[in-house]
Amino acid sequence: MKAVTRFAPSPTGYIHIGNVRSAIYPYLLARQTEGKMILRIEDTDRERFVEGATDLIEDTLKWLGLDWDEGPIIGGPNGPYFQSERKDIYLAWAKKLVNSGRAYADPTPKEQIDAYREECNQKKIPFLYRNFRPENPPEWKPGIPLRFKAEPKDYDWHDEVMGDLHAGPEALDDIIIIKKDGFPTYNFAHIVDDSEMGVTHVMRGVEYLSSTPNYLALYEAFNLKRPYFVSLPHILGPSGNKKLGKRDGAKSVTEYREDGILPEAMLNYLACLGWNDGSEKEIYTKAELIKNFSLDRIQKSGARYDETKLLWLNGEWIRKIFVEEGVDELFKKTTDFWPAAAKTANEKYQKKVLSIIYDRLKTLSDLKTMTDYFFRDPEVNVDLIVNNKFLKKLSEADLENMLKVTVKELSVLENWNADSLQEVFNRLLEETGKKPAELFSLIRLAVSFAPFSPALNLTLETLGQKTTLSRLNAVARAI
RNA sequence: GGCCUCAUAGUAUAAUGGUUAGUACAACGGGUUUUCAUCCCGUCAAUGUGGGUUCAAUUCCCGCUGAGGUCACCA
Repeated sequence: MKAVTRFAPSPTGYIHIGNVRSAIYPYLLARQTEGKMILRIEDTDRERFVEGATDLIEDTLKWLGLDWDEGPIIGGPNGPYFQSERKDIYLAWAKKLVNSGRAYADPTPKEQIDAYREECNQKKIPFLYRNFRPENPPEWKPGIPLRFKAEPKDYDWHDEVMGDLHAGPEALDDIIIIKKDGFPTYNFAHIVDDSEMGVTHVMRGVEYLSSTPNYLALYEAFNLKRPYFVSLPHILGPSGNKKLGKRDGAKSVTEYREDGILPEAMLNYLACLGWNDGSEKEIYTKAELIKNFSLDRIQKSGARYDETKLLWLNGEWIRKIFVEEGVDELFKKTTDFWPAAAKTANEKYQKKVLSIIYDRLKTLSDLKTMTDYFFRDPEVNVDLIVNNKFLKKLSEADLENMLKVTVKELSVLENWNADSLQEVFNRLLEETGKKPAELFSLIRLAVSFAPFSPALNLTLETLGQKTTLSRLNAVARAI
């Protein structure tokens, strides 16, 4: 069956990792079944509307590689895709309910409703508005909220994730479907839109589970076929068990882009947080996710967001891209992450650096701190050498001599490459009688003054003979 | 408080009415001529609790506990 799914966010700000999964799963299902993915902007709450949020949403989806078939800018046969532009449609549907006696205008002031609620709380009985229906509702006209008239009864339904569900009449109430300002509520609008747009699978967070009976009543009142319901469990914060939200500091998805996380890794991580295909596979490409995805293997319980695992996965992806697609492909993704000093370097040299450092990267932004010395001379810091755990036992004369011998050997080396450098190192070890840890630490620090670096022969090969020798000499002078 | 949902190591998960309860991340230890990382090897670590059904329960049923959601003119 071709699934028509949708991602229907409110333009209230950025998309964070706590809610982007309700875009990923609908996408995977739509692509797997060769159906359609719709982007719909639910902007009926004018109070919370944030300018530019729609762009943010689209940007996030594009970055993750999630494309859609119908939506605000690209349009489609069932537009418009901003709910605020669909007012007439909702009003027409609402009138049907008014005409069939299933909706009534409710002039009751907010204070009065609050009083009813308070009364119930005090009596410790559930607050159901249908017990307080106004006796003679006026004719419905703009400025008066419209309520659905519930018919309390039992409902049974099936959820693709949660299984068979049931709710009693106490779950049914007279929900507001059109607000005072003439805009529909989510509860009403999404049903109208999903129906008009031909959505087959309603995929959303579990928080809508408890209102589903009211939705079922609405489908019934309109004589609509029920869609498939897919309730997605929440992503929880790392420490507490709370649903991950902006208030808990949930970062926007695109913030991770700036932190050097690859979209492939992010998609992989989020898709597999709360879903697996039953195998022991950990790394999934988008194509593999589309192929293997299935609704019945979505977890029922919420999963904690664990950034450590995301970082690990990102490292895996960096290596995967390098190994499978080559340095050029990886390089394309690193553009924004090089240190300032690399700006003037040529591309070939940058790629050379990338190819010896890539397996140490957890994020692309590690490039900034890890490769600086490849692009400019580091500041000579003798303390770093003198206090090094392998070198502090050696005398200054020792260090000086080691440097001298090294410079001598390296300056006459004719074929400056990794293999011949390794031969020189082996010869130097014999000549000086020092341990590898001592000689190599000294040379490594002298050319980089970095806490870590790639294999020594590769590092020197990349830096080149001239730079290597000038740095070694600079250190020899300083000691 | 009412209603609804969920429950395997620290985390994400696999599996089965009978297994030494598997895998990955993390942690810890070890190996690869320095470091950091990769890679490899190893260690630690789980079926929330109490009943019931059964020859046998982590798996099926019930209570409890714990966690989450919802009870808006927000979505």
